[in-house]
Amino acid sequence: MELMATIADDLKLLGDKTRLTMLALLQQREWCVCEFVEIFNMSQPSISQHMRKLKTAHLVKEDRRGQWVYYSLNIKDKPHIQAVLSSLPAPADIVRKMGREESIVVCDPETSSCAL
Amino acid sequence: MELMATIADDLKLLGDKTRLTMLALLQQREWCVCEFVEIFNMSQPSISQHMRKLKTAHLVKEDRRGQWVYYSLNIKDKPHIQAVLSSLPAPADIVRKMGREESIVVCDPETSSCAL
DNA sequence: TTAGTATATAAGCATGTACTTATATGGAAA
DNA sequence: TTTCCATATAAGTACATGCTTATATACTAA
Repeated sequence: MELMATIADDLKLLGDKTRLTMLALLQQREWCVCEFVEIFNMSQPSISQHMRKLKTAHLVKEDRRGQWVYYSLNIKDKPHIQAVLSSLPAPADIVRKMGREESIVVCDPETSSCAL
Repeated sequence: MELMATIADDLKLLGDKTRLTMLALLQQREWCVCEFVEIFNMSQPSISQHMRKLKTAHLVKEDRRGQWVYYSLNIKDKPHIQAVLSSLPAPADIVRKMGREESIVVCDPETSSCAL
């Protein structure tokens, strides 16, 4: 039953508060690394390493646009992950409770800056 | 958002092949430790330690009857766990693939033996 | 090219995990 | 009681995890 092992490995990735929240937020829209750094109030390498794990497990897709890398969900073929994410609070509610009333991070191609 | 942390901690427990399978099997019926020892082909302390984690997280209840301890699911108030378990293969299919065609472990109060 | 920004990777460290073996506890039978 | 069986706990160990700091890479703009 290596299927159970595969599912367990996926769930292990969701067994971290940061990654679980990331996936929850990605249900709403794509996010770039600099936004996650801001909203999670964590170091950039830490965020980057979490995203690498999610990407390696094929739970997210990455899309580089200019100097920014945007991540989006990639769980169409993973009902167990969908099941978990569906049972979580709505992304907007999570964002609301994460310190900022709303995400006001801007990755602006005009000014080429990622700032509040 | 400590709710997310709580859910993540629950999911962390499901992020282990053995515990995930245990919970999947417990959907079908209650199981005693000696049955798990047989079907998982693992040491008794290892099984016992997994059950303690599940019990500490209130994901299972224990019921001692004679010298045996039976465990059953306790996730009525945990929709995220229910969501995961619902997405898994049926318990009978899991058992079928675990080496024995069916569980023929017997915890027999008459002979007071737990054997095949 | 050079400088600046965004992201990724590497290495180190503290902590957590899942097993092992050995031993303790709890209950049933003699 | 003593013995046996089922289960729990303790201690040790190998490995995994999540962070940190430092550095490398990728891209943009001047």
